[in-house]
Amino acid sequence: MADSAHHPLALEQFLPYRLSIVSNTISQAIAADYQTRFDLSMTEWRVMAVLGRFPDVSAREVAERTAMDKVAVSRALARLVKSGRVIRETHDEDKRRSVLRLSEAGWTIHDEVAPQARAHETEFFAVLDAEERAWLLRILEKLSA
Amino acid sequence: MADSAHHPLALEQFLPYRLSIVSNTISQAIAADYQTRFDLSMTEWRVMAVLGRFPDVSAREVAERTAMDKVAVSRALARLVKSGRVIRETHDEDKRRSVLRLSEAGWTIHDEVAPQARAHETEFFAVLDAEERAWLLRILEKLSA
DNA sequence: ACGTTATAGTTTCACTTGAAACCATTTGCA
DNA sequence: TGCAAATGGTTTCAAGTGAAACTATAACGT
Repeated sequence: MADSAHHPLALEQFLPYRLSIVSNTISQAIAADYQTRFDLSMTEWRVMAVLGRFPDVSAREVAERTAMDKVAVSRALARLVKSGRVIRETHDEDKRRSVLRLSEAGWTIHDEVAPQARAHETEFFAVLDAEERAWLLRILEKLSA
Repeated sequence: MADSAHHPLALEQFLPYRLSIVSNTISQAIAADYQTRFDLSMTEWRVMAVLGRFPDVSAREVAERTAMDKVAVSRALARLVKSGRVIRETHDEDKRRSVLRLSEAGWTIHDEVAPQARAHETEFFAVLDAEERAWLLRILEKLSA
């Protein structure tokens, strides 16, 4: 069969693929920091970030806000509670639900990691000018819908 | 400790996070297709796409072009060779290297999946107008550097 | 030529992950 | 009330993953 009969996919120009490369590269670079410094996985950090912003939510709500599945959240929480970074209580009116918030130790880590994450964000997107950043925001907005 | 002392990260506005959500959503939607129809993992498909475009390369070059690590490539290739979708020979002048290409069966699958992948790409990015797509390309280009 | 170093690729091991099954509690409704 | 369905969360199981060790071959420097 002649090659000319085929239409190979130009992976290197394929948008979903390029998006995933860029995204993974950036995420991993950021994660590398707190993974080694705080023995904190990316999923754990995401959970902590949500709890920093929305204290006293349930595990389900954490899952929703992180776009992670509930199994991942359950495991991240188990580790975070065990290491004393998150406090888990039971909801007064619904004993199935947990009520989650950062402990003092959790806040300490949060307050070190959050500015670093923001600094990384700034650094990565510094190659873009203001106009490009604005477009990127707008584009991500549309793609998420 | 008063909450006002902290500066929680607004995950939902954090660019690396939003990028990863969009990227994963798109990749998984595309993968869902060929996973069930052809029992083909995303890594396997990526390897096949590279071999469609660059026949007779080595495993190392596949790894480079897919941005996957060599272990993942090795395993994907093992499965693809076993299922008769990829032909593996040994390089004439360097017996360490393999020389890889799609078999007839491999091409058949390739020629079904590739247009579907392109269709998905078109569909996803249809929410963007031409100007936005141009910006996105340019932005990804810069972020990859 | 010969030993060191580098490279291609595979295997092993410990860890992560998601789907499905599961348990406990609550809700909806006959 | 009482029982089926829904919900919050955890556990189990099978598969996927990367780092490091390993095998085989080639390249390099003396």
